[in-house]
Amino acid sequence: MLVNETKPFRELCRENGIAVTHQRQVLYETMKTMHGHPSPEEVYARVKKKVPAISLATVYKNIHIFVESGVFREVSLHHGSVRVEMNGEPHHHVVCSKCRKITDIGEKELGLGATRRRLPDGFMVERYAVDVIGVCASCQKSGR
Amino acid sequence: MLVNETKPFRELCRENGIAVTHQRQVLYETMKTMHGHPSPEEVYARVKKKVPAISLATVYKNIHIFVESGVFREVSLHHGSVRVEMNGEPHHHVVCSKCRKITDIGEKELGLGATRRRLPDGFMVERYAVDVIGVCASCQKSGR
DNA sequence: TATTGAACAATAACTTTTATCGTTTACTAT
DNA sequence: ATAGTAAACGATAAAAGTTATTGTTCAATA
Repeated sequence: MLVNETKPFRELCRENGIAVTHQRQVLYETMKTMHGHPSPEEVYARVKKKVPAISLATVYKNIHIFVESGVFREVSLHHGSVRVEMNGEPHHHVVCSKCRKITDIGEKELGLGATRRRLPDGFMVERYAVDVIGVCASCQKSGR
Repeated sequence: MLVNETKPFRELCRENGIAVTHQRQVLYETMKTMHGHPSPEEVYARVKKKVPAISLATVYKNIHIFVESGVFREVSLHHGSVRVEMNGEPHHHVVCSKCRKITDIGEKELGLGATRRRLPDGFMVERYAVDVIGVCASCQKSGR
């Protein structure tokens, strides 16, 4: 039955305390069918076919809402401006999911197991970069 | 001797086939003294104290040149626009350092060793995100 | 069904980065 | 040392990505 198909989304909205709107629903369903790692613009282009009057700002706002409520995830916490690496030693990064602060952690300190094993099809592996993602002490205190 | 202090930089430029300019040298030396993960704007602000007439475009262009020649490294290949994760399964990413294409690789396929061990000071770890960085098959062919 | 706050579309503003262009500077070969 | 040439520079416009603003419409609740 068609009525049932919209049920999970209604629940999702209820759980997160957000309104069930047509735009939001189409956006959600569209994104669920997209593969890979689409940008907001790509999502916008796709959704526009179903809701031609939708605004790009609406796409951005709802992507934020979805990410905040954990429905979708960002591929990386590093997007934004370029950052240059000053630490020449082999190391990885500890990234706070709240404030996005990046701290270095040495390769040895991380204690990364034997990872350098399997190569994806035809891909020439140069190195591994590990992000340890979580909440930094400061953000834990401030309860953000 | 002061003369010698500039020698390594001259060599560096020669190796990379780029001209030795005052701006470029100050930029390089300034960046070497900076800690953390500065943005181009931050580098610009710092360099401006020594070369007030420098242009932000020059900073950007030289950061690119330094990154391309491997003098410095980018903290992440993910900067730029937001990307949304459509794959709900636990997985990591294979990233091409040339075209920046992102492909998923399953947690099991990656064969990540026992990593979940040490917590950095007060940091609450939520998850690990691993980037396998290298050159994809397509970029190897095109020789970029 | 009326009320009220949330969400919407349109668009301006802002941030980050790149491109353009005329001028200056560094490199190479005289 | 100097002239010619290509690279680099500064200034600034433009592009790309994102957020903020504002007036209007719509969904949730009573």
